This record gives sequence, structure tokens and C-alpha cells, in this order.
Amino acid sequence: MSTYQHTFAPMSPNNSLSVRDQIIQTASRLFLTQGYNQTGINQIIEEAGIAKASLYYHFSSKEDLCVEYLRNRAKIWREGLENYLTNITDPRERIIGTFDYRKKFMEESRFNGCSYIRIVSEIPQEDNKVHQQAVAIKEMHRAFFQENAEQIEGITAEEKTDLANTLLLLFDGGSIECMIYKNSEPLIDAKKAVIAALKSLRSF
Amino acid sequence: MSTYQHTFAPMSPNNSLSVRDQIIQTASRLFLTQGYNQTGINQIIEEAGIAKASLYYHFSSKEDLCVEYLRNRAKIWREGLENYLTNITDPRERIIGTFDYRKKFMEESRFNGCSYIRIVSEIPQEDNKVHQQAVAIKEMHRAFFQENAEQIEGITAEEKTDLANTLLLLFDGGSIECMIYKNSEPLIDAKKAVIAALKSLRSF
Amino acid sequence: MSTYQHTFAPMSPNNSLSVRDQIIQTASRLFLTQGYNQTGINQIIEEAGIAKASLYYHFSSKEDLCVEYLRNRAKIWREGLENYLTNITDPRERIIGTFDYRKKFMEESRFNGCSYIRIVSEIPQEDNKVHQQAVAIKEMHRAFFQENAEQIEGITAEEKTDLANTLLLLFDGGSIECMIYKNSEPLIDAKKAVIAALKSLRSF
Amino acid sequence: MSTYQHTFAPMSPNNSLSVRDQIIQTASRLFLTQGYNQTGINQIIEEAGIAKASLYYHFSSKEDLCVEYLRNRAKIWREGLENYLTNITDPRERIIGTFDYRKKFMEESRFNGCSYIRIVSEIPQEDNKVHQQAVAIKEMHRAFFQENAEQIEGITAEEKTDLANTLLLLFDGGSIECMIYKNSEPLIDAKKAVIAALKSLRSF
DNA sequence: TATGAATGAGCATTCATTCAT
DNA sequence: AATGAATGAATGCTCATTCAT
Repeated sequence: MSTYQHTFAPMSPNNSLSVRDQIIQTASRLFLTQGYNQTGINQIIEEAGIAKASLYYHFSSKEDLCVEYLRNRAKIWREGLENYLTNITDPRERIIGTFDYRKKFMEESRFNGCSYIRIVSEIPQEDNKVHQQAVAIKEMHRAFFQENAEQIEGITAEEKTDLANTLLLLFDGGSIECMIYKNSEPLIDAKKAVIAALKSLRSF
Repeated sequence: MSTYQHTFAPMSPNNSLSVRDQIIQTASRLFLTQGYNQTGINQIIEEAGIAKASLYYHFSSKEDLCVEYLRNRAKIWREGLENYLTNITDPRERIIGTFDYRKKFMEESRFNGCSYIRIVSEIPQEDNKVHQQAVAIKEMHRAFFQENAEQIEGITAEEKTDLANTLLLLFDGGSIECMIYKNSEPLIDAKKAVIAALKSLRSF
Repeated sequence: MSTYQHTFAPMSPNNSLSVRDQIIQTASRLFLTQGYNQTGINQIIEEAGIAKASLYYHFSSKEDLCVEYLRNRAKIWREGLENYLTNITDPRERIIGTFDYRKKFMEESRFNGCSYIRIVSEIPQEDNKVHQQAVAIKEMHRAFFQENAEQIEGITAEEKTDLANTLLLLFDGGSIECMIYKNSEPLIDAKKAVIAALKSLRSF
Repeated sequence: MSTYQHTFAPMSPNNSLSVRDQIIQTASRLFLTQGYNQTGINQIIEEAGIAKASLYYHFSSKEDLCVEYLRNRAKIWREGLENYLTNITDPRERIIGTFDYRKKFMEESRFNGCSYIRIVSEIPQEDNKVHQQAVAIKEMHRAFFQENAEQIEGITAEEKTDLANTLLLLFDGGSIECMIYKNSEPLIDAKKAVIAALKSLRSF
């Protein structure tokens, strides 16, 4: 269970949140709906209802705040996914469930999710710490698919790796297209493709 | 054949280019390597070697310049792809060739391609003309895959549509991951997945 | 009769006008409705439908154009007034008629008249040629009232000068207040005050 | 007593003033001597000796600064006038004194006073908040004359209103002409006309 | 006469950040 | 832990003007 309210929850300031969490929550909402570079520090502090110097007390720079935002989004995803897959043990079912949950996740963020892909688009420089954090999150996703692919029985190691790669491509492609079209059709398509890919594995 | 030099050609100003083309070329290079929002008008005019008012003579705003940049990138892609697929008539081969050419295209842009996905990440607002132009380009890609899927014989209409959707997902996923990892492995994986998807079609 | 169309006549370009007149007419409309400094050369040429260099062929600078605009406005006023006062010979009646015509003139310019007062407000520097032209127009008005006051019989020279001064004050005050309130009440008030002033002259 | 130094006091930065007051004082001097549109933000901050962002910390826009400038000028006028008329109770004397003080006020501002008339000349659009503030100041002047006219005994209500209107016309006319001629003669003439008008009231 | 293209200087405004309290 | 005030540098954009054709 996340320690943060959902990012798209009501905007009225939640006084039960610590200042730090209030900042992250406000920044998350704005980064997702407007983009990182189009969101200024001023708007964040205004909507969070805090002083500018307070933000800089908790985060040493806008970049640092962005890194925390990415970590938080990843945490929300990871915890939500684990929760969603509880009681599902079959690796095929877990993989398919992941695409179901991705659809739900994107819908809840009004199709502005995909924080890591979007931040890489905004900050393409590899030596930037924000960029690096985004790559780390991508690695987390890759590891997840790899782990589940490993547990599928009756296929070769190469087939497992190929499957993981395909899943990741469909996952990213579906996420991106949701953002472009502002609807969840692409993740329905992705789920179909995943099922087809899984079927073709055992079809001989 | 494009009227523009390749975007990543030598940086020294090419005096044979018209001012307008010089601006688009410089802006393209900078938007791709640094992102749209992180590239200022000042840097564009400085590196293009022109006056600020000259830029605004040719483009009424930074947004308008961005729309032209997107159109130009799409044109380069389309013309390059048509050229690459000349003499290939089999739709399966044309589809696979598209992923080969995508790999080449991404390598030539130093893995900063994907102008439309990136701009949608930077400008998520649907009412923005830059966003709309990016969506229009995405539609062009979708149409291309749909057309080629249509020409595959011996499969149902539904299978054709599903195939087109899957191809688009792999295309976008592969393009995005190339940008994240700064290498072309993901497009090799995508090609593999495409071949597998095509094979599974005729396996009945 | 003026050689120029009325400034607030239909905006569609009148092809029977020379380019020079077309520029003055467009500039007049814009200077009056928007102010001199808030009207750019670009808007003038756009709405006049001519090229920028054409404007600079006919007028050596924006300031020069402004001087011509002031001269033209003064000409329109003078000719219109002369026409209005035709057949009126009594100096008292001519003076009163001037305030009637001023009201008409202000109404026709939608209460944006007063070109000379407004330009002096915008360009307060005495060494500026635009400022000087405006002062010259003011002198013309002063001379007009002085001339008519001279022709009133039975009052001393000093009374004549005082009357002229008072008339000028009421004329300027009325014109300015029309612009502020965007209605012609102040010129009705001014006419009343003029009549009272004229009456008090012969009342003993 | 005003909290601000007189606008035309020595230009050297007065460190005893708050940053906000320093900005208003500098802006006032420049708006009066050069006009609003001919005074740039850069000149204001340079002569005020502050950073650009500091100006925007205290005033949200140049327009907002202008509104404050108008309010401040009105305050200086009002307070100065009240002070000047202390101990004068006869409404006729108060009215005449107002024209004496107006002369003094214009001389002290080197004949660049009249902030509200000038701003209306520069910004003729009624929906502009600067314009509206200027109109509000004009209303203050009208109210002042109306109040004093009310207190004159032995004349009808209509005569009181007519008097107030005439006074306002002479006040504005005199102020404007001072600015045009850069001397205070017109306000001497206005005072003469005021005395004549007052005299003609009791001449029955 | 008339114009399309180019320009240097300036515009108002916003940026992320810092400092004294 | 929190803040009001200040800042240098940069933002996107417009200004009146000029020049080669």
C-alpha cells in the first residue's frame, strides 16, 4: 500500500500529508499532466501551498525532485502490481495480468502515465541523473518480465529471453500509444498480442 | 529524395541551404539531441548563424517551427522507407524490411529519433497543434502497417487488423527502447517478434 | 471636402486610393483606436495590404508617418469645420457652432479623436518633431478662437483674449473628457459653458 | 503627508526606501517624463538599481505597476490638495484654491502631470485595467468639484451641476494645455475663467 | 514604384536558485 | 523547519529599419 495518495485524487491540499509528501504529490500531478519542463517550480509551490525555500529545504534541486518523483511513481506501480497479482501463481497468468493492470494504471492516470518514457524524451542526455533513474526503472520492468518468463516450463532459455523482450516491447508500445491516443485500446491490443505470443510457444 | 541534408551531418553552416532550411536543419538536430523544451530559440539562431527576427520571419512561433520539424522528420522517414523498400513487393517482406530500415534510421539519428513520441511526451495537451501534428504522424505509421497487412493473403480481416496493431506496438516499443538504451538491440528484438508473429499466422 | 475617406469608414481596402493615402488612412484608424506606440508598423502594412518597404518608400520613418497623420487629421477637422460654419457669420454663432461640430466630429471618430492631445501624451518630449506638429495644431485651434473673439463687438481687447482662452480650455477639456467617458456629454456641457460665458459678456 | 518622496526629487537611489517604493518612485518619474509605452522595464530596474525579477516579485506585470503608479499619483494629489486647502472653508475659495494648487502641482512635475489623461491617451481600450483605473481617478476629481459646488448657497441644483461640469472642463483643459505648452499660463487662464463663472452665479 | 528577406536591439516575462531570518 | 525577498540568466517574441532586386 502506497504512503501517497493517488496522484489524480482531489486537488485540495491534504493536511495529513507531510510537506515533503505534499510536494511530491503536487509535482507528480503536474509533471504527468503538463510535462517536466513545462512545469515550473512556482506552480508546484503555489499548488502545494508552501514557500519556495521550503521546497529547496526538502529537495536540493528540481532535478532531485524529479528523481524522487520517478522513484515514487515506480513504487506506486510496483506495489499496485504486486497487490493485483496476489494469488496468481501461473507465470502466464501473471504476465497477462500485468497488462490488465497496466490498462487500469493508465486509466487512473488519465493516460498521462509512463513517467520514465516521458522523462527520457524530455531529458535525452545519458549523463543526467534524471535520465539514469528512468533507465533504472526500465530495467526493473525488464527484470520483472524476465523473471516470469523464466518460470514458464517447457521452453528453451532462448525462447524465454525472446519472450521477455517481446513482452517488454508490447508493454512499452502499449503504454506509449495509450498516452498518444488518450485511451486504453492499445493495451487491449497488447494483451491480445501477448496471449498470441504465449500460445505460439506451446503450440507444437 | 529529401531536399534537406541529413540532420546529423556536419554542424558547420552549409551556405548552399536557404535560410529556412538552415533553420529547420539546426532545430531538428537540437530538438532531437536535447529535446524541444530544453532547446531555446537563442541556441537555434546562434548555431544556424542567423538573426532572431529572421527565424520569426520564416516561422511565426517556436511551436510552428516544431510542427515543421515534425513534418520534415516524417517526410525524411517516409521517403527513406519508400526508397529502402523499392523492388520489395511481398507484404511480409515489406513489413520486415520496415523494421530493418527503422534500425538503420535510429542508428543514423544516434538513437534520438522518434520525434513524434518524444514530442507527445513533452507536450501532452491534446489541444496543442504540435501534439496534434505528432498524432497525425502516428496515424501515418498506423496506415502504413494496415495497408501492408491488408495485402497478406489467406488470413481473415480480423487477423489483419490484429497484425497491424501488433506491428505498431512493436514498432513504437522498439523505437522508444532504442532511445532509452541508446542502441539498436530493441529493434533487432522487435524484428524477431515480427517474424514470429508472421510465422504464427500461416501455421494453420 | 477631404481627399481621404473618413477614418472609420468600412475597412475593406479601397483600391481607388493611392498607396500613400491608403497608408495614412490605415495608420489613422489604428493610431486613433489603439494609440501611436501600441500600433506597430507590421499591423499598418498588413491592414493596408502593402509591403513594408513600400511604407518606407513613402514615409522615411514611423515618426514621419505620424506627422502626416496629424496634418491630415487637422486638415479633416479644418475643412469639416469650415463646411459646417458656411453661411454662419455672427462670431458668437460661429463659436457655438464649433462646439456643435466638435461633438459631431468626436462621435464620428467613436470618441477616439483628439489626435494632438493624445500624441503629446505619448510623446512628451518638446524636441520631437511629432510633438512639435501637435503643438502647431493646437496653435491653429487657438488662432481660430482668437480670430472669432476679435470679431465680437462691444468688449475690450482683454475680454477678447480672456474669452479665447476660456473657449480653448473648454474645447480641450470637452474633447479629452469625451475620450475618457466615450460619450459626447462633456461637449454638451462645454457648449453650455460657452453660451454662459458669451452671455456674461453682454449682460451689463 | 505622502510616504513617497516627490517624484522629481534627486535621481540618486534613496536607500531608505523599500524596494517596492523605490520601484514606484522610479517608474513614476519615467512614466511622467517619457510616457508609459516609451518606458521599458529595463530602464526602470536599471535606474531603480534592482534586479528584474525583483520588480516582478512586487508587481505581477508592467500594467499592474502602472495601476499602482496611477493610484500613487492620485494619492499624492489628494493629500497635497487637502493639505493646501486646510483652513479654507468657503466653497468658492476652495474651488479657486484647487486651481492654484493645480498650478503648483503641475509646476512641480515639470508640466508632465496629468497621469490619468495621459494614460487614457496611451491606452484607449476601455477593457484595460490601466484605463479603468484612470477613469476612476477622473471620477474622484468630478466628485470633488461636485461636492464643493453643492455647498455654494443661493443657487439651484441645476446651476450646481452645471458649475461642477464647467469646473471639471476647465481643470482638465488647463492641465492638458500646461502639458502641451510646458508652462502654467493655461492654469492662470483657467483660474480667471473659474472666477468669472463664480461671479456670474451671484450676479442676479 | 514596389517588394521579399534580413537584421540588431529591445521587449515583457519567467526560470531555478539562494540568502538572511 | 519554514519563509519572504532578492537575483542573474534565460525565455519566446516584436520593434522600426534597411537592402538587394
